[in-house]
Amino acid sequence: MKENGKVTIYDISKKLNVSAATVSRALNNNPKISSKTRELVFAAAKEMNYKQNRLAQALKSGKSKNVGVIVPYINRNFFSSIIRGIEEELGPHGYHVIICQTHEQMATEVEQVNTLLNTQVDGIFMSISKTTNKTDHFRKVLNEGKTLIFFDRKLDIPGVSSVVIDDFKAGYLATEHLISQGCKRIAHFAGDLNLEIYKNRHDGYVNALKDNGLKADPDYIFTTLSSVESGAAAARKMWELKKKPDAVFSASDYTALGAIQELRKFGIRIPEDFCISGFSNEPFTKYMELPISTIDQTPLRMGKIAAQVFLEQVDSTQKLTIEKKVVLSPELVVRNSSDRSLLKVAVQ
Amino acid sequence: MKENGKVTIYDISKKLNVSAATVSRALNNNPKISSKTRELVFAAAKEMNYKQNRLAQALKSGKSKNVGVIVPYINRNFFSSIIRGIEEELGPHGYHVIICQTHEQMATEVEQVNTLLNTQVDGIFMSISKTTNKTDHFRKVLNEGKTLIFFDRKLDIPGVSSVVIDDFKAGYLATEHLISQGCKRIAHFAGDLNLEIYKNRHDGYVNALKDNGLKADPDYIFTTLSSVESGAAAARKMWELKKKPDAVFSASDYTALGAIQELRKFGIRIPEDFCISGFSNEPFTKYMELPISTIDQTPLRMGKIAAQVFLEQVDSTQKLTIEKKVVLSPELVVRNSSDRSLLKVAVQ
DNA sequence: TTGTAAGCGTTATCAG
DNA sequence: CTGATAACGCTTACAA
Repeated sequence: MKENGKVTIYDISKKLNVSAATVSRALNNNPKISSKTRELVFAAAKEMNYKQNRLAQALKSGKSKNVGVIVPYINRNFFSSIIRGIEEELGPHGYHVIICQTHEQMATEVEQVNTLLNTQVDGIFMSISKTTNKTDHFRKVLNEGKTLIFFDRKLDIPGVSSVVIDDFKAGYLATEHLISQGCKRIAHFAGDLNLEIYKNRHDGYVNALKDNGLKADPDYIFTTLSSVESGAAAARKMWELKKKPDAVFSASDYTALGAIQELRKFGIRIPEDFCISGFSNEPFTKYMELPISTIDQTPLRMGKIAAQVFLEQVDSTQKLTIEKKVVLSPELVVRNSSDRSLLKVAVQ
Repeated sequence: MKENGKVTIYDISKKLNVSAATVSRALNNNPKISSKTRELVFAAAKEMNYKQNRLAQALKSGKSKNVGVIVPYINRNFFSSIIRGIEEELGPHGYHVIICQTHEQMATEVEQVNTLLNTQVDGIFMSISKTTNKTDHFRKVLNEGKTLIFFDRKLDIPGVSSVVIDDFKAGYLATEHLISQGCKRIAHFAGDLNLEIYKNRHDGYVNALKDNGLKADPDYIFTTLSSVESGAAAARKMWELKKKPDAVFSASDYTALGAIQELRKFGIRIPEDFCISGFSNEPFTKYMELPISTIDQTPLRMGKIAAQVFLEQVDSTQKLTIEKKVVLSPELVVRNSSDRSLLKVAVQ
């Protein structure tokens, strides 16, 4: 064994008195090679502890077998689950995943895209940051012939595939559920409405109200950041209204939690007096003493599907870009924070 | 601009009628180059939208500027925070992070190490899986001259640096805290004692008891997995004892949560009748209506320090391997699940 | 200060 | 079926 473990096909070729080309062919299971030579090569390779140098291979082939994933934050359950999905699906195909986070800054996002590109990734998966308002860096990815796939937070760019959930439906489902629990004055803690996902959740909410003969009151809509503090603040503002709501559909689990904590201080009973639903199925929602109803975005599935779309596109022999838009169905998870069915039984 | 964005130094050299070597030198700020040429090259590079091909560079230099991180699970807050710390520290130095998970399987771990090695990473950060009982794959990393760094879950291998927290101290601190709250019969929900970290937490617990004149009762030690269900089961078993404990130091936040849920069913008041402390400062512990006391392992810091150790070693001109063992201090986070100080005031 | 040429480890093309 | 050779894009002795 050589000192530093750098065994190359040349070392094997010397040992076997064949050419490096032959070794390469044998290793790659090229059909036009005698089975004797192949076996000889494999044996020698194993014995000498040969490992292919993926860097050289990548340089030669133009395919690095690396992909980049860019997300706002890596330590959000939603995003880390998506990454896990991508990794599980792509790993068996020999791909590695390089992870970057933008902290919601477009400048960082642009930089990450650039570094990933000169690292020669074969494709980029991304969820755009809140502040992204340009598309030059996305077009550059396409210009370099790399596959670009958006998940969850997307922009509509020709040639770019995307995997998202139906946020409209999610908002609709959650709101309809609150209505079914007897709530009449349903508020909404919205996210940044410039982001498509939050806009859609909002629209789903509004439509569910209308379809059920309820009026959407602008006073009932509060813009929030996705944090406990922001949720608490919104709850306080909400409670200053003359006509107080009897439910809230929150576009984030964190704001839902903040609201619950704040409303409890006011002596409000949940779900008796007030129902609430969050969004994202963050792990903590399940663990609370009052488990929080929420929307599951099935991030693992989202990641796996995004990876499948990538695999389809990256190997496509055709030159034309296929564009695939996948929309997943969200799943409503009903928990105690909005479930009055058990209560009714008790009352009867 | 060329079609596919593949602008090389040759394209620049042709345009400027200089050699590729000159372009390379200019781009790398090699001192022996005239400032005129340098500027010319930079201007042309920008104009032609040239981007260095890191693959070629890596092949030439033997440094890929990629590192691998191997963890049991990526979607545990503790691990994703460490990864974030590594990424934040290494990013500015031009490194990319490739993430792998083992799902606690040694076979997967070995495989991951091998693929990372032939991807030519410059170093590997890892937390070993529960089932790891061989060290061949670690030695291979060292044989290939790559830097290996353990964090949290380590093995003692000559030449390998590690960054861990003082789990003994953590166990000691938590137990001592429970004692300070007046608890006399303190149980322990242990993890797999074959893993150093859990062994140390256990030992810290035992020593704190002894140092405070309490006896460590073997009946009070329950082996658990890190899950809510396992914690609930342990709590049930614990409550079958004649002499019931009045506190538990749990080596996991999940088991602590399971115990709380179960004990509440028995009508136990926490912290009045029973105190409990978890481990890891998982996000949910803070959000509970009864916030759970826990140990913060400062994972972000752990990741950053691991990265710093890597940077020191990877650039070390000396051939000899430096071995650095960093032990961080854990931080006890006291919350309601074990804080009787407020109660006492109320009682007085 | 700049150019020439070799080489990093592979694979593809073209002969034989 | 196998071998020689060029090429992927970059860096770096060695020359000039």
